[in-house]
Amino acid sequence: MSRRRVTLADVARTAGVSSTTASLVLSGRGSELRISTAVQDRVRTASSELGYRPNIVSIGLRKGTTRTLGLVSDTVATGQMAGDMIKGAIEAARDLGFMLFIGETEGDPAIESALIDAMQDRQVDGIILTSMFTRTRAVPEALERVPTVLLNTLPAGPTRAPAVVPDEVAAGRAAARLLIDAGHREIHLVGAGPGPHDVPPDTVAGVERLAGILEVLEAEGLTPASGHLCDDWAPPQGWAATHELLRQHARPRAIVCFNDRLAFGTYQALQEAGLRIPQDVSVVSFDNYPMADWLRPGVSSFAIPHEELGRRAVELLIARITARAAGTGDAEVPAGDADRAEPVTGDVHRLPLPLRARGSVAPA
Amino acid sequence: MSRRRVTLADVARTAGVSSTTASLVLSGRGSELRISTAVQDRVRTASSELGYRPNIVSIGLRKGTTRTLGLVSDTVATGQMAGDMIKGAIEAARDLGFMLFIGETEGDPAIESALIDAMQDRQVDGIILTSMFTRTRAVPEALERVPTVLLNTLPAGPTRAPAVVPDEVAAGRAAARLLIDAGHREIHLVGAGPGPHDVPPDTVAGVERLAGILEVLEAEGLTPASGHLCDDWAPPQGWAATHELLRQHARPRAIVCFNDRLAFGTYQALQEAGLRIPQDVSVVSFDNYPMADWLRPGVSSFAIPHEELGRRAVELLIARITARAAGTGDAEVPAGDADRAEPVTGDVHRLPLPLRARGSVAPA
DNA sequence: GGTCCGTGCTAAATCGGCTTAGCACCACGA
DNA sequence: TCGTGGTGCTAAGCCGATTTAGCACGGACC
Repeated sequence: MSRRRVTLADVARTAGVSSTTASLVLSGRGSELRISTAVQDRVRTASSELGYRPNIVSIGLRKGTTRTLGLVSDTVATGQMAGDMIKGAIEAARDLGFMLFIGETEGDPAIESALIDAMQDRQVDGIILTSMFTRTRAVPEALERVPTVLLNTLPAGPTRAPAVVPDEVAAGRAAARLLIDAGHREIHLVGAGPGPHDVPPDTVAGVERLAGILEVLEAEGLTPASGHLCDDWAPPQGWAATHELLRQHARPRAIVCFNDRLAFGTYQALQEAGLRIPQDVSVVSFDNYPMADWLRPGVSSFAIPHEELGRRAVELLIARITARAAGTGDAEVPAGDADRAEPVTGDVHRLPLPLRARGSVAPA
Repeated sequence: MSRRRVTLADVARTAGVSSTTASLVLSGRGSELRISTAVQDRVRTASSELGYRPNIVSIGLRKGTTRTLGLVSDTVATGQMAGDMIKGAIEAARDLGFMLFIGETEGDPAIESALIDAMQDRQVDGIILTSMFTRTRAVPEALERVPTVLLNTLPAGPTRAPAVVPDEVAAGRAAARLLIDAGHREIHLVGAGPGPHDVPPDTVAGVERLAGILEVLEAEGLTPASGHLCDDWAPPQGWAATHELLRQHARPRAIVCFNDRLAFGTYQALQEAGLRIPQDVSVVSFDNYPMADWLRPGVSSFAIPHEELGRRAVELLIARITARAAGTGDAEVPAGDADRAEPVTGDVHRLPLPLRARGSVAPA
């Protein structure tokens, strides 16, 4: 058993033809170029008998394409989100015959730039720039020359890269609508509000969820019964905010928590106060962390479609790559000065957050 | 601004030398091969002025090495584990100048084999085979010819690949020891036990944690006060098992939960029964999920060192790769028949699970 | 004057596939 | 007999680096 890989030359030799012929046959251009069926069969037989697989590195050198994508993330370890988003990306890539490099920058621009270089050195066909919490950022110069897609990230300036993000405004609207449709008119907010600017810094999710909620309330002629800005959206803050809420309003009837971890704290505080969910208080939340299912009763939560986000980003990216390869892509800067920077702002794809209804909401 | 990458030939032309010379200088063999310092300076200046970066694809073709590793996982989305383990792997790879392909098989052998092929096609220098929960499995034939490391996985048969796994037996011992040292003699188990074979199928963690616990109890002349095998280690099962436990023993004093999700259920059941932690009952657990910190009081939990596991696997793999490249590696099958399958079982590296002490354990 | 040697650099092959240009052969018509 | 054109296949260059083999030059020595 040979240690060496089987090369095209081996196949050609076995089939008794030149490697040119073997290449043509195996790339499906045999008939087009009038290679006889007898020879085509010989080549294909030899190829499968030897277990030939083309060396993608070689193709990469010749054609400049490697069927490989790079995913640059700020951090990989933030909760479930990361895993699911990356899972979606990996699956989509695999389905389309691509492999995925994953890199993380820890938020350090120097690492980011080194990472992008390292990926370019390996001739990736495109790059996904992602963040583990939705945010706005500038797209590095180096990426304007490569097919790029932003994932869970909005561009700070003009760029040709499209973005894929969760539709948080719609989710905010839906959350408010859910409680209002259940007959609630007095709605408390835990995590942000009551004013439209009362949000933790740099959280797109905070701004947009709040905007959606306020929009619906306003349409009903309402304002939040109370709002409690939390600097961090974790259980202790949820507990403290709810505790404070209960001090001001002894009997709240409906609470929107800005994420499930806050809701966890809210549950603890409500339980300690002897209030039952949902009989006394309805609670709705966002993110749909696994935890949402573990609480009793489970929290009705709007699920960030992580996997779908990752998948969409890869599909978009590969579509751009193939379009570019076909010459119809946006890479074809209209004849003339190739330097005429013409950064059309890329599309923004917003994916819905479906409601995972559990038992935490009851009619007023 | 040119669209094309800067190549070695560009550097050579700018410096007025041959590309051979440029290559020698930049690879640090200039002095060794008596290139004058003047020329060396010219080359280096040209290189940095042009922003030259070697094309790794080309190097891959020529040398067969790509400074790239592949990580093949059964699934990426299982909880926090995946993220942290992959994070550790990615960081270690980056620190050592490697990039990482990530692929997931969903447990399908066909996908697994396709994935390994796809990585080999891209000339990866080595492969990490990993599972998101510790388990035992056979190593695919195809991997015996590539530097391979098993991560969170034990080999079912003989193989030359080393394995990196958490030291669950030691953690089991430590958990039992923790309670005994606090004065407890009556210890209940939630998740597995009381007999050494009462574990969910295919869980290495279950078998080993239990073995460690029983070993220490036995040394003290004890057996578990009770044991409750759960088919799935999730909160509802933890709740049910604890409920059952309370039916049999009204006032348990110490419980070992086999993971934090079970502990979550145990907390709920104990609270419902009006028992306080740790005043009435001490609880200790494993995994150190983020949740362990959110419960009140936090659960003292033995942390699986995910990040460290991932990091170690990469470091081991790269060490093997460089050893092999240097000719001192195990790849050098002793002269003679290269086929003499000589599968020395690789080393098993067991990493400790440090205790994250919180407030859930009190003296008896 | 010719040979030998050390110095300092380069030509050319190589890795494995794709791709352009073109060759050898045969049949047919003038 | 000689083109002419179609058929079926191949030689050779290329991608961008590494690496082997060796060239040109000048000085020392016999």
